[in-house]
Amino acid sequence: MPAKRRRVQAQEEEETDEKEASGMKNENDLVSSKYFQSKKMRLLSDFYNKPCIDLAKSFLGQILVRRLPDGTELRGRIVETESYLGGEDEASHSRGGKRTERNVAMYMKPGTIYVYQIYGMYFCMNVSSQGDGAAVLLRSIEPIEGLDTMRKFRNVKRNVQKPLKDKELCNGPSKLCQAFAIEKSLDRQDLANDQSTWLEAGPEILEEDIVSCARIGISAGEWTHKPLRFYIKNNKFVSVRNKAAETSANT
DNA sequence: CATCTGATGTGCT
DNA sequence: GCACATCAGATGA
Repeated sequence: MPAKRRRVQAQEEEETDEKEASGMKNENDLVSSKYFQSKKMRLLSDFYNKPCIDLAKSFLGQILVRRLPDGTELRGRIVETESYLGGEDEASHSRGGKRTERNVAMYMKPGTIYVYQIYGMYFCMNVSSQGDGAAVLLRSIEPIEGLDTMRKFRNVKRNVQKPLKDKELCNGPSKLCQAFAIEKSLDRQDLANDQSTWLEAGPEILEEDIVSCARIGISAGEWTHKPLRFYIKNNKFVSVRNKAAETSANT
C-alpha cells in the first residue's frame, strides 16, 4: 500500500500548478501535507555514508533546511541531483584523483558540503558521499517554506525586480544556492552537524518515480551520456526534463 | 519550444 | 590565457 499512497502524491504534484501568481498557493499545500504534520527529523551521519549513486537517489524527496542568523528557516524538497563519481569520472573536479585547495571537501567524510564558484558569479552545492572524491550535486529544489525570503534573495542577486514564479526560485544548481543563501563559507561544513544547514527526512520516493539520464552541461567523452542525473518524475520544479528518459523508464 | 549570447572572475594549465 | 557541473534575456519557429 505504500506504493499506492506515493502514486497519489505524485499526481498531486501535477496539480500544484500555474496558479503561482497568487504566490502562496504551493506553500499552503505542502505545509498542510503529511510531512509537516509529522516530526521534522534531521538526517544523521549514517545517511550520507553510501555510494555516490545511491546517495544521489536517496537525496530525492529529502528536505534541505537553512536557518538564517535572524532565525528564519528556509525549507525545500530536493527533486534533482547528479552524481560525480570521483577519480574515474572525467567530468568530476576530482578526476584522476586530483586534489586542490578548491575541492578538498570532495575527499572529506560523507555528508561534507562542497561549495564551489562557477562562471565567476555563481555557486554550486555538493555533498560528499562514500568513495574517494565522490560527491552529489544538488540541482533543483521544490520550495516549501520561506518562499518570500527566497524570492528576495534571488532578486537581490539578479539585480532585477521581475516577479519570479515559485518554480523559478530553485530550479537550477546556482538558483537554489541564491535562494538558500548558500555561499563559499559553507564549504567543508558537515551537513550532519552544522547549525545553519541540514537535511530532514521527507516522504520517500519510489524507485519507479525516479528518472535517470545524462548530466547537464557535461562534455567529457564517454562520461557525457552516462545516466548520472536523477530527478523526480513529473515534478514541476526540475530544471531540465528529459522526455525520452521519462517515457522509456516505465509505465 | 529551441538555440544563441553576454555577463563575470576564479582556479588551474 | 582559458575553461567553466550557469543564468537570463533575446530571437526565431
